[in-house]
Amino acid sequence: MTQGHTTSRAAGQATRSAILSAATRLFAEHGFNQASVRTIAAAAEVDPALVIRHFGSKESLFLQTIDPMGGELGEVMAGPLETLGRRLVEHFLGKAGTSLRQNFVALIQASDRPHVKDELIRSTGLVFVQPIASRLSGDRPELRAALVAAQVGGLLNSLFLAEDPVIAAAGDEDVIDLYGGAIQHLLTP
Amino acid sequence: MTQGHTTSRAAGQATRSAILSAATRLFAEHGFNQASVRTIAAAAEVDPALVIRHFGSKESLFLQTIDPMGGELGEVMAGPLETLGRRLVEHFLGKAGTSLRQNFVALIQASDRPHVKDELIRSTGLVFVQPIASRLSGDRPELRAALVAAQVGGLLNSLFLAEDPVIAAAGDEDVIDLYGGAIQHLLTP
DNA sequence: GTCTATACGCGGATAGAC
DNA sequence: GTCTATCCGCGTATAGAC
Repeated sequence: MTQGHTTSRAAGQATRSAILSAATRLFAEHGFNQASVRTIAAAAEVDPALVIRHFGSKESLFLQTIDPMGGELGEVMAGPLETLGRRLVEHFLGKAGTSLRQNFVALIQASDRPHVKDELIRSTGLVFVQPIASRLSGDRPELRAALVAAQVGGLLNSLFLAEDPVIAAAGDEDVIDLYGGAIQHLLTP
Repeated sequence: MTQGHTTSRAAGQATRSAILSAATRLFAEHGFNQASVRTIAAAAEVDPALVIRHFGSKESLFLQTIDPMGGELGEVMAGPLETLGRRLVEHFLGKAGTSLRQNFVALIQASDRPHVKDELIRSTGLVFVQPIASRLSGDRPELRAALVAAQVGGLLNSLFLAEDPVIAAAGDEDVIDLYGGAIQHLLTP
């Protein structure tokens, strides 16, 4: 032990995780720009200066709240390739897709920051492009997987970022049929 | 005339249009957040306070620089429906799509502001959904048009906002073939 | 080591003199 | 119509108390 008092370190860890959980919630709910360091500090009931002391910067804190693997897309990917288009749309429309949706929207809106843009590309590659490309046969599997990711991103965009009234008003079944079919066209042409 | 000096009004109009053109360029190049009122004022060679005095707020100025109709998508829409998917992708990949691309990216990144979100929906409806829906036959033309808009938005997203390296590295022809085909699947199923 | 208090510089926005 | 001075909130940094 390099330290006499255990209480200091323990308190520091508690503070740190309080900030992290408040930040995760506020960034997901309000996005990077709207959630301020001072609001996060207030929600965590700590001094604003501690947020910077523990995480270096607001941007760095934000990036640590992003967890692309938290969405458990594994089950969706594991199913038959012939219906993957439908299942992808179905997953993101449903409650299970909430975490991944919020991460994506927050990343997009803050993507004018270089490090955030890098994380957006990294997350997309990890969650979509690589798993999908590895299952594709035929020409240019990686490009087709990246284009599928673009399609999914476009739907999330319209539905949860712009909140397009036409798509929102439609029934889930129709969206799954139509958009899932368009995605499938790139998976099994 | 409610005013004695004609020179004052003329000077005001010149100032106003200098601000507007500087703002249009800077918002398109750097986005809403990165372009500050002070840099816009410097580029227009006017006092920062005048920017607010003439346009009310930075957000209001930004919305006035958005011109979704400036892209002249009319020619693309006018062609045969059977190849519209390809032509849409081709247009946005090329130089002619620059203005519309920049508008879209800027709107997306600032869409956490309610008025910006409204303008994003309005522009999308005006430029994509309405023109496309009016040409579709079959079931649910408006929904299919909105989903086409989502697909196009997803491509713009990946290519010009995230700058996806996989898609950027691919040849235009491949992207036009593959993504254009997926869009076409919603236009003429 | 952890926290509190305080302050710096920059952002958008406003009031009032000219 | 224009400019000067100023305000408030933001992200961030630091000195010093515990």
